Amino acid sequence: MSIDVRSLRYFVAMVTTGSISRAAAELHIAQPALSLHLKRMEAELGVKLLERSSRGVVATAAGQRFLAHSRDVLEKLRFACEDVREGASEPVGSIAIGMPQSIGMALTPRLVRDVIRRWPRLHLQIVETSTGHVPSQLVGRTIDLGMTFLRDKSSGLRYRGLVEEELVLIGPPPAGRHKTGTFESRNIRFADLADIPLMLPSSQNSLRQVIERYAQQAQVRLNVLADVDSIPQLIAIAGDGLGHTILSYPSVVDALAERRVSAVRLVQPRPVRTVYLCRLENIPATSAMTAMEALILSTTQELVDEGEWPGRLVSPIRQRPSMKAVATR
Amino acid sequence: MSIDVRSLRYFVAMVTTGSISRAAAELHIAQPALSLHLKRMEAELGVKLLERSSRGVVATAAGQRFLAHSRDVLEKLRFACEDVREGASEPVGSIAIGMPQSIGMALTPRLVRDVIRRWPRLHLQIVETSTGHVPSQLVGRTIDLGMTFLRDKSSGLRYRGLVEEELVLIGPPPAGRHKTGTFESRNIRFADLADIPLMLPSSQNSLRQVIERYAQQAQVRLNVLADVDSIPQLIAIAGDGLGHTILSYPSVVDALAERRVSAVRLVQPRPVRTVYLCRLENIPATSAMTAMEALILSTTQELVDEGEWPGRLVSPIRQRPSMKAVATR
DNA sequence: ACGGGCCATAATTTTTTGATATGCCCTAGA
DNA sequence: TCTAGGGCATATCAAAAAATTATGGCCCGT
Repeated sequence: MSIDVRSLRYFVAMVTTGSISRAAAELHIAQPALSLHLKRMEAELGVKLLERSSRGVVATAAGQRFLAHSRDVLEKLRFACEDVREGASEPVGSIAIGMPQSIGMALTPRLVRDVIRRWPRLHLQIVETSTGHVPSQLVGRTIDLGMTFLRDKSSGLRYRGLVEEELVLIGPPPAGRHKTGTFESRNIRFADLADIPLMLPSSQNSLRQVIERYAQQAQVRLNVLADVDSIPQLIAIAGDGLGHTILSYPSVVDALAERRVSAVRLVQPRPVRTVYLCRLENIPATSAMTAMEALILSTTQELVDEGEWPGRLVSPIRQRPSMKAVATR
Repeated sequence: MSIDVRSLRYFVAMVTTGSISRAAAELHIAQPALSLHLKRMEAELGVKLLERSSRGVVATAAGQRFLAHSRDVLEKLRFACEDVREGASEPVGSIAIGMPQSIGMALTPRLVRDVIRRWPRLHLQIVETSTGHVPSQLVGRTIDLGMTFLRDKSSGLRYRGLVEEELVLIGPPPAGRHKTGTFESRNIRFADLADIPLMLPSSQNSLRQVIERYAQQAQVRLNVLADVDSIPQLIAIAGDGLGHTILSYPSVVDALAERRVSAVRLVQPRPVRTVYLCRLENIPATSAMTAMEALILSTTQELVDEGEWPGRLVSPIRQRPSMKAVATR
């Protein structure tokens, strides 16, 4: 039954060399063997794959298509073996992770440290990117894993919630002698934002999209004075009292501690943005991907537990022996 | 050398049945044969794939990963054969095409007609969708081909320009006795749009994005009174003299002919939006996809030549014997 | 017309794959 | 604890598949 990888390899060679004999020479086997393989495949498929002539062979339309498929299958198979072979346990190769600067600040150092320590043969590549680009970069295979703030449903991506970050209203620093790094005592209802002039990231930015979604939900029309696509600048602007802004709490803890700004908690609803770890579904995860996913999950938990990443863990990561599940034996 | 599809099949059976003997029974072969296959694969990969016990076998971590890869490869191979087998030429199976309503109006009837006539066994599925969703639907494999107006670079998609449609300024119908269906005699420079109150689709809409890009390029700040996400409503609004709007010329030819609106040509720059035919790259095109691509291309050319689709062909389709290249023999 | 390159077919050998028989180990149950 | 049964491993042998060698026919260019 069914066609064999060997036949595929042979077929590719026949097409690329444009001749059965030459392919035979290249493959170090006899020419009739190839003729037979070809014949069998054609019989199996019920299609003529190669047009024979006295000057060699050329692919028919079906043959051309089958060539593309063949290469695809061979590539997949090669990759499958490569991914599983080797030190049996140790993730190797390289893996690219797309992250926004804000998250990378906390996460990257630990990831790099742990990868170097545990999987020295894995090349880690951190791609600093806007979360908006993550889906297309995943699709384009520029990155293997990425962080986003929005789930784009029905897009062939698999999301895993990591952390919920609170969104807070940022304004000029407190006048009095507040404790640093805390919220103002009063809260503001989301609906009351209508009265407050805001500076926000532009609607390209997914933070803005999250905010707009809450605004819609609360039926508020936000009073946005200007679009500013830079978190540090937004903080500076808010600090100068030129307007308020809305940012995730982790983005402003430093500025808050240094009393450059003040923060007010928003309620009804209490807005959060969720950080998702994201990868292509439909393709089997490689060893490196599985390992990195687990590492990112556990590192996230560490950071949250230590208070380095002020947020709420989305799914309390079930404490399997963490890496052991990934590293065979 | 290298692992064989047969081994993959056997491996999948062993994992899914959780037992070599049971897999053997299921596959109608003897148990030792499977043991040997497994042994060879493990030797080849240098990894233990299955943990043997007196109660059967379970996949190791590496085995689980290899299982995913195996299924993937088998699936790809099955698909490859299916795509090429059969009547040798005739595209079969089903194919889904994502199209915005505006383009579908002209294109769909002919596509359906031609597909039924030439490839009766091909099931054509037209998915009416906003072009903004096309990329994610392609990635999610909801559709196989789609139309868009924007190339999202670096996203793993392959674009092919079809038609450039002119963007025109739409206003209330002409007072006098103009010839119907033509442009006003005067033109308007893009920069002068600043003075004209506009109704445009919201920035979700890719038409809006195209327009904004031109505005940015011409350094104009558009005076947008309202966002209206419906072409017919925009036409109605513009016709009532409540404001001008900018639409692609093909969207308004009917309204123009019926004198419900007037159109003014924009210049400096002369704005166009390009209609792209789009599919996933990285995966081999199936027979049906190649055939449909060719059909869409030639139908587009027909429509443009006949004036049914008022626009400029992007790449004058090189006139290979059209369908012949697709249908073997 | 002829020589050379190229593919197809046939007969034969080699390699691979599967089957049968059997042994070992682990576990469950008496 | 001893034993029976289920489950995997190994060895040997048989069958099937693949490759080789040998040969023939076709087409093209000289």
